Parts: sequence; structure tokens; C-alpha cells
Amino acid sequence: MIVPLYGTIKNFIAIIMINIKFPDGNIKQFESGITPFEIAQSISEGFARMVLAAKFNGAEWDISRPIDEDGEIALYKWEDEEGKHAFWHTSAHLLAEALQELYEGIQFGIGPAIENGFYYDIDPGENTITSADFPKIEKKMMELVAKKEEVIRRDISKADALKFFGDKGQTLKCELISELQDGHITTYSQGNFTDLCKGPHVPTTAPIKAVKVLSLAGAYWRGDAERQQLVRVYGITFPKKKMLDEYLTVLEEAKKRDHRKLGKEMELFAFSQNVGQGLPLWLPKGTALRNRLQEMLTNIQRRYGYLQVITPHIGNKNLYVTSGHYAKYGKDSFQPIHTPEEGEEYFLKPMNCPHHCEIFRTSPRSYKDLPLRYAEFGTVYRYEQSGELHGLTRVRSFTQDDAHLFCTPEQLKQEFLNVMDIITYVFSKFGFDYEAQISLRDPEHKEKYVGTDENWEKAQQAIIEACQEKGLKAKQVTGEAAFYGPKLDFMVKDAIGRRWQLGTIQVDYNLPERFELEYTGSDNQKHRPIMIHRAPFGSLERFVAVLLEHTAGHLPLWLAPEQVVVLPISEKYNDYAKHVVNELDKCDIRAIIDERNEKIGRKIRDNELKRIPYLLIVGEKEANAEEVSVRKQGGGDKSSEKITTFATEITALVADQIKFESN
RNA sequence: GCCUGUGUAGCUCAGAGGUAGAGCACUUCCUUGGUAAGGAAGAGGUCGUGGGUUCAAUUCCCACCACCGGCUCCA
Repeated sequence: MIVPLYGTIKNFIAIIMINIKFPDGNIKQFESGITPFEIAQSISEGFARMVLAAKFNGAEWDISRPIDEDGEIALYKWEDEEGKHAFWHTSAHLLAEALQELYEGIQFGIGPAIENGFYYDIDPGENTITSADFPKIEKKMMELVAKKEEVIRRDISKADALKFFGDKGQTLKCELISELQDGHITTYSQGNFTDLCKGPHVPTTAPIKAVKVLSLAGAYWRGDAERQQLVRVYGITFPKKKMLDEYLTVLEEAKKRDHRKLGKEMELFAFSQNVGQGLPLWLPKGTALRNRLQEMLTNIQRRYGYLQVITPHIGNKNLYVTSGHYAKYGKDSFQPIHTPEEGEEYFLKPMNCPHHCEIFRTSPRSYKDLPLRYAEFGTVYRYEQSGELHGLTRVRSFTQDDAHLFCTPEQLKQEFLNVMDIITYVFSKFGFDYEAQISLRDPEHKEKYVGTDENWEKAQQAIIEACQEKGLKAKQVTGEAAFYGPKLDFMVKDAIGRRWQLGTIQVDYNLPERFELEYTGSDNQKHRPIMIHRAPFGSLERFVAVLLEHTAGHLPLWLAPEQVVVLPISEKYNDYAKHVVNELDKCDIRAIIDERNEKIGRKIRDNELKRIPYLLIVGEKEANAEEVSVRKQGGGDKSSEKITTFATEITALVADQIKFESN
């Protein structure tokens, strides 16, 4: 719509009005050329002050960038991902600006916002940057912030961009530009720093009130291990100083929940250089914990018709040639064990599936036998690159709570749904927040996978439909599939926000093909079964790691290696304490005594810190009355009870916790 | 595997070219106590491993090993 204004012929001025639709469906008219910031102002000044980023017709948009057509707008504050993203993206540029000022001749790679903060990849040239330089960099960033520099967006032609960055010797940027389409290239500048960037950014660096350079790391240029390695500088910024302090406190707290630290403190597991890196030693308490987890899952799986099997830790090379794993991973595995006489080659078992296929083959199968569900807590060995190893989350020997389901095409969906039920049950039991991810094949690189297009299509479709049916929100990620089939993965975060894959379900048409598995159908014809690989925990190692971080070591009663500690008021009551432990032992309650010659206050403190769920204080009063004084870990409620009453209560609590109701 | 960084007592850490220190834990003794640290004494370390420089190396240099944070990878 065009509204003429003071229509002199010489100086025709027209104001073009545009319609802007808000997320709530409201439509308002504004003059063309209005910026999202001004639109926010039209709502309220206070709101406008908080707006950091916008989306216009689905495209990310600077709040200072004019709009000249009808469309839908969304405005984002700090509380929104998009708002933080713009704030941190601008902060990445600020970091780069500071680095440019401080270091002669450095080259810039890319510098995006990430989940918590941002980074910039640089080639430092002749300079060396160490963590000792962080305060200097932070100081420079704050100096630049004080200039309240405006962030300016410019369109630039490809040729001009190549010349501009080429003149500055920014060959990495030139490489990026050369792959961009002319007419769609923009730069953002603040102060003396100009970056190739598609935005969006906050209008000035002024709102950045607190900066922290967090760490340095090596990172391959464009994620390619064949190419040069850059220095990645990580940082985070906040609009308020207090928010930075809070963030740093959270980080500190998270470190206390690190499963490696807790595993040591709680005497659950250990590593030894003599045994070898990535090879965890499960200590008695850790083993007890692990066994309990296995027991829980075994019970659930029995209800779902799983059959427990056991297979050897090594397998003939031919087994893996048949499965295709040899061709794919043979070179990157622990190398084969050779027999001294016959010259045979055996591999340490890197997965259980081929063994389970062989179990399937041990006798002719009828459709009436299916589904067959073989489960095994199978310990496998994988050569992980040394730099990859990480506590219990990434190891070279681990135990999968594995199972392989062989079924008919008609049964596939129901079996898949049942597995989803088991996994979601397990995760909810432990209160894990998970993200589901459908891992699909990369259609651009089919050579990385085995199997026919048709089978891949079927398998991927089956997973997508199963998620829809269950109403499970799952992100689809191409290129993340296993080489033999697509997966539905369940990811859980650790204490500092790293995502780890725990549960997984994989549909596989290929292994049955390779192992020539078959069953006789009702039509008396041979048919090929479909295989489902699945593991709710993923591995006991990784699950325990995430469980520790999630609970900060405060394991639920049924899992706690020690459920009760008895604290005698003085050594005179040690015998009574032993009596209490014996009584509890009769009810399968795991109890220990603190017999040290210490005051009760001291014993309470030390045992509170050991995260044992119940502390029982016993002295003269209790000994005379066959009672215990109960103190719940964490300074909870206290009461005096008969030993038998306490034992009954604990038994009931545990029974309730391990109860499984299938739906 | 690659890039930073780190490696000293069981744990957390300090230290310096002249063969090592604290706190906690541990042992013994005193104390025998009522809901988050009682007191004293003692023991404990080839300073990650192997070379080199030096009159002298745990300290400086080199290599290796392990670990941390990332990258790449993850059946």
C-alpha cells in the first residue's frame, strides 16, 4: 500500500506501509524500513531494551536491520536461545577483534556461538597463545566494549570480498568465500574488525558486561583431520557480571559431580597404567552396583520374553569377515590374536551381534519361534584412539546390555515399540532427561554403508513411524547411522553438558542377509528375519558414569553399595552395633559400622559425606530398648525405632524401588 | 591419532639447580562422648618413566608414558 504525502512533483515522497505479523497472530502496520528494534519499541521501551535478535519470515535477522516487506516477525531476548546466540556470536567477533589487536598476523577461521558461549578458530602464525594470556585478552575485550562500537552489516560482492580478505592475508576466509554464492555474501564490522558473516548480531557490543576466556584447544580446519590444526579459543560473555559469577559457580559445582572423581571417592572403579589405558577395574562396591543394575534389567527383559545367552570374548576372524565388521573396522581394531600352531586369527570381540546370529543358526527356525530375543551382558573390546578415552564414558573394554531380536517383518514394529518402552522406562526410573535422535544414513556417501537402498529405506521408515506412534520427539540426523543400519539413539547429558549416547535401538536387514539367517514361514517357504540391536543402558560403564553425575553420587537406596551405617556413641556400644548389623543382614540390608574411636559428631560428619542413605546412632538408650536412632543422609528427619521396624521399612522401600510394572 | 596443559605422600596441593613440605586420610596413645571436624605422637614420597646438560637434577633440555580440555573418530 502506498500513501502519498505532500505530493510535490519535484520531490515525491512516499511512505510505504508494511504488515508485520506477530507470533500471537496479531498484525500491525509499520513504515517500510522499520527495524525489529523499533518494532519492539512500539510494544514497550523496556521490552526493546531486552531484545537481542529477531527472525523475519523464518530468516535470522539483526534487530537493527530494516524490513521493507510484509512478513512475520519473532523477537528474542536473552532468555531465548536465539537471543543468546546473537549475543555470543557478536562476542565471538569481539574476541576476534581483541585477538587482532593483540597478535600480529593471525588468521581467522570460523567463530560461532555454541550452547554455552562461543569460540573462534585462529591460526596464530608466529604468535603463541597460552592460558596465561587470558586476562590480557579479556582486558582487551572489555576495552573494546567500552568504545560501544556499532556492529554494521554490509552486502559485498564475491570479488570484493575475495579482494578485501585477500589483501588482509586471510586465506582461510578466502577459502570460505570461494564456496559462497555471489549476491549472498555479507560482512559485519565493528571498530577495526570486519568478518565474513551471515549474522545475526546485536547492534553494538555495549551490552556485553562480563567476559571470560575459558580454554584453548586444537581444532582441525573445517573439521578435517587431514587439514591444518587451528587454535580454538573458547569464551563466554554475559549481559550482567553476576550472571558470569553464577555460571562459573555452576561449572565448579559440576566438577564436583564428575564421575571420575566420584568413582574414586566412592571406591567404585579405578584405572591402572599397568593394566592399560581405557581398561576400567571395577572395585567391589562398583561391581555390586553394576550387578544390581544388571539384575534390574534382566528382570524387566525376562518379562518381555528375552532369553539370556553367553558368548566368548574372542571370535574367529571369519566371523567378522562374514558380518562385514572386518572390512569396516579390521584395521582400526585391536589386532588379531594368532594361534601358535594352526596360524588362525582371532579378534577380541568388538560386538556381540555376529555371535548372536550364530546362535540363531544353531537350529532351523519356524515363524512360530519368532520373535527370538537373545540378551547378553557382553563385554566387548574396541581400540579407541588414545585421545578419545574419557573416564568410564569412553573406554576400550566395556559391557553392553546387549540384545538382538530376530523377528518377521510383521512383528518388527511391535518389537521396536516394546524396546522403546523398556528404554523409556529405564530412563524415567533414574529420572534422566534424554534427547532422542534418529540417526540416518548419509545419502551422499552410500559407500560408507552396507545393504540395499530398499532395506535402508524400510528400516529408516520403520524407526520414524515408531517414534510418531509413541509421540516421541526425535531429531533426525543424517550421517549418524551405523554402517549396517539406522538407529534411534537416546542421548543424556553429563555434569558439564556433554552429550553421551546411552540407549540405542537399531534396525538391521543386513546382518541376517550376510549370515543367511532364515526361518520357515506359514507358507512353508524360507524367509529372512529382521534383526533389532538394542541396549537401554548402552554400556554399563557409560550408564554408571552418567548415573553418578546425575545423582552427584547420591545413589537411590536400592543401588547404594552401603545402605546403612551404624554409629556407636562410644566404643562401649560396638557390640550392640554389631548386633544391629546382624539383624539388618538377615533382611538383606547392606550395613556397616563406624567403629572408630571418635566422637559421635565426628562420625556423623564423616559418614554424611560418604553419601550412605541412613545413619543409625546407637548408645545406651538404644541398646536397652533394642532400638536405633535413625538419621537420614542429608540431615533429614530423625526418629527412634525398633531395629525390626526400621528393617521392615527399608525392605519395603527397596521393594517399591525395584518393582517393575510393565505397561 | 592431532593441538594446549598437567604429572611431588592414599587424596587435595605448595615448593626450589645443593637429594622435599602442608592439610586431610592412616597407625598408636589419651579421651568414652548423644546428631556435621576432641587432643597428642608417629609412620608414609626412587618428586610419572628413560636419556642428556651439570661438580650436583625432582627442578633445565629431549624422548616416551599417563591424565585434563578440545578436535577427529565412535561397530
